[in-house]
Amino acid sequence: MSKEITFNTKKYVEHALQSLKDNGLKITDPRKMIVNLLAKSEKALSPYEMRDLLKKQKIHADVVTIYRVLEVLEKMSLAHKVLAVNGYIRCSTTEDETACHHYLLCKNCRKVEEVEGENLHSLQTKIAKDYKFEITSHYLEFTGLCSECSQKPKRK
Amino acid sequence: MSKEITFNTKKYVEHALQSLKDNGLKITDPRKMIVNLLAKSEKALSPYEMRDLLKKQKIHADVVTIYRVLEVLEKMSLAHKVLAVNGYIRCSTTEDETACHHYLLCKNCRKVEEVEGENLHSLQTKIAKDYKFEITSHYLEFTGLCSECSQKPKRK
DNA sequence: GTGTATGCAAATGTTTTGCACGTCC
DNA sequence: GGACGTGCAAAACATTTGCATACAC
Repeated sequence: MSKEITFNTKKYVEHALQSLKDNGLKITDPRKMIVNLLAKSEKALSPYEMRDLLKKQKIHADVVTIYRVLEVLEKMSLAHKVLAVNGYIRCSTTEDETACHHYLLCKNCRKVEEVEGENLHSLQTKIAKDYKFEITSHYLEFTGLCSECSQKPKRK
Repeated sequence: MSKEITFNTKKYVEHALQSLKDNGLKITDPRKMIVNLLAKSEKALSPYEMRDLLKKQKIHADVVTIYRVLEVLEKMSLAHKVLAVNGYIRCSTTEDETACHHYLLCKNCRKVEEVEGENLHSLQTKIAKDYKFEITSHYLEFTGLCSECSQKPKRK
């Protein structure tokens, strides 16, 4: 049974910073800022959008730096690149490491929801067997309209 | 039960050209060339790779044109953009229009196999209900090693 | 103090747009 | 002949790399 993943902003930020420390990486201002942006955003943000959001807060961060920070966060499963759009969304900090997460992308408001993965294990096993294909990862995105936008699809 | 999708090159080319005609589009050299490339390739090809492959055959095609042709083919479900890599693969010409197809991307040889979709209907229905999310399309890619590459993973 | 991370500059790569010309039907 | 498609130029956008400096630890 899938259930809503409730996201705890504070917990995410703490978890992210701790993860950086645990991996011997430094807690720098750009890293803190980007973690905070991801924590607060419901939408996938591109590196340039992040820079612009920071600029509004009178904070300067170079796009190159943002790219590099996101690369680090992605490796640590703290950020997820949404392929269908050019943007990153935070990963939920779940206890269950084996759970696979999937994404719902609203094509109207660009909000990205992460859903507890109905697991695809049986499908993966079948594919591995039928096609002799060794699956190392999978990527599943659903595109459509979120609950808010499907109620008022005409509005922006 | 998933089964191997056997791909018929000739049938694909015929189907593609007929589809162009049926939609009132012209059969031009660049369109023919790209349809042929897609028909023959097991790997996802980027617009630039296509241009280079054509160049080897002493055929000049502008990258801009290739982009535009691919846009048309994608709309007609003749080509599929593989998001995980910058490339396009042909779509199989299946009789069953309702079947959803998924892709296996080999990270070693970059081959893309299309698999008969174990349908995700039950999963989609559940998500629609649980999240009140109106799904219009989905995107599923598996990454891993194809049968050949998993046998000799060290080689290129 | 040391090594990592950042900022800047610039190269590289990708995609889109406008417009004049060519060609398919 | 007319509309659609292509090629070229160039703009716009996205990503990567090298290197000198700054700063977290």
